[in-house]
Amino acid sequence: MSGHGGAAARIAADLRDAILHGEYEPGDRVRQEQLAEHHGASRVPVREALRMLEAEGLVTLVANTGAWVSRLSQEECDELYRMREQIEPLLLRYNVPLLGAEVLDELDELATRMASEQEVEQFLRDDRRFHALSYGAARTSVLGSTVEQLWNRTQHYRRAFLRLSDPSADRGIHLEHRLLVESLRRGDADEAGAVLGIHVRRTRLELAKHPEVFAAAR
Amino acid sequence: MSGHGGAAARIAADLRDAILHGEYEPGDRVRQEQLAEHHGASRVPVREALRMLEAEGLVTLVANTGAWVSRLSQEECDELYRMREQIEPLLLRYNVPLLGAEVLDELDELATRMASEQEVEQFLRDDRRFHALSYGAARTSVLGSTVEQLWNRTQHYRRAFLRLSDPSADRGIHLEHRLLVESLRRGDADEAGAVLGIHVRRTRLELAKHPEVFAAAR
DNA sequence: ATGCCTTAGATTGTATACATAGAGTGGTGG
DNA sequence: CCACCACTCTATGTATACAATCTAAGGCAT
Repeated sequence: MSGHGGAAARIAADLRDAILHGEYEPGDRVRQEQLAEHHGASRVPVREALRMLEAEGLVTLVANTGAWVSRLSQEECDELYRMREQIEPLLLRYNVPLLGAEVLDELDELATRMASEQEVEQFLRDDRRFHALSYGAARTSVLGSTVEQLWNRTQHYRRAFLRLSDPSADRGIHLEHRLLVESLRRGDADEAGAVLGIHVRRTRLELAKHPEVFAAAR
Repeated sequence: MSGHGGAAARIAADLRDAILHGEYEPGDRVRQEQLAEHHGASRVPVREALRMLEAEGLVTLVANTGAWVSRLSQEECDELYRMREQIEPLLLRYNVPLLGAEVLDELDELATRMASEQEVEQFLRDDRRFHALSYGAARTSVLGSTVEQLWNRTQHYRRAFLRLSDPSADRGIHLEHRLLVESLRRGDADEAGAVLGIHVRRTRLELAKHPEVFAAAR
């Protein structure tokens, strides 16, 4: 059965999306046979998909025992945010000269919409699109994929944090988004990088105020 | 056949070491059956190992076609070094308070030995051990494993660069190592981080002077 | 001679079958 | 009542067999 070439990649992509969309939670067990059946495939490509997601940090495999959706301690999440703080301004600088008028306009739109967004899921999508857009379409670079992985690994905890309160409540976030777009419009890479660094840093500190997000359930 | 649980992990570790030791070069093809036979296993765990190394950036897989040892363009290598420049000082800061007298002494030893080392392979080992040691034994942190992957992906090009000239020729490297150890001895995290950043940056610039290292052979 | 199509070989991709280690269960002795 | 052990069952790990795809060589027409 199965179409052409790449069941493993397809399963990995689906499982990755499912985890990022919150259909799984950290600590949830991932059973090979169940996944295989769900995709109409055997366990062989499922195992390959799990190895891929393991290397991305989304899944944790224990030999002869099983696979679980990765859980982060507060310290690990903090580390990931510190990495983002160092790396994302670097990526942004690469893309400042490449930003066109249409992209800048969409960034404006997204910033405006987020400022009054109530729904967590929509906010998550918009925020992610906002930053991804600012990093350009250059998905090929090793830097871009590293940043994407940092976002993926912390996605669940961002969602859990946002659920604690109204996403539009924190005015600082929206102010920073505005400042960022403005710097980008002027093509000021230094200032844009600085604002972004502050933005990520503040997010990290806000997250640190809510250790209950990292409480081990089940 | 095969012992207990973990042929895939063992094969991945072996292949990773082989690539890092230079037994393979970027662009070399990796055949599944050949690897399987070499390890007395079937192709199933081999494929899992390849997926793992693919996610680490050491191997490039093309569907229905094959696997090759990853090759970096000069631009990609430059990106990886810029990431190192941002991230490694961060990791170092984590470990400054944890450094004991024995470790500092070994760092001194390594710095001394490297300053007069002629052999490329020995220099590579010592340099890597020097920095890994300064980052402490904390292999568990997500930051530590990220840094390790950055080193792994650029290892081949470091070797190729060193082969162009006497490793002990560049006095700047050894001076920076000395300065680093001295800062660490004083427990001055800020200065140590700054020196390390400069160290990585200078290495990147030196590497940029030798584009022939990235010339696509075969 | 050159370019394209056909075909044979090799290599990858996946399903199935079997081997093996873990987790839980019931029973027994203390 | 609790700790411990044998056993069963479930899920994982791997080898084998088969299907699909890519590559390269050779023939044919232009």
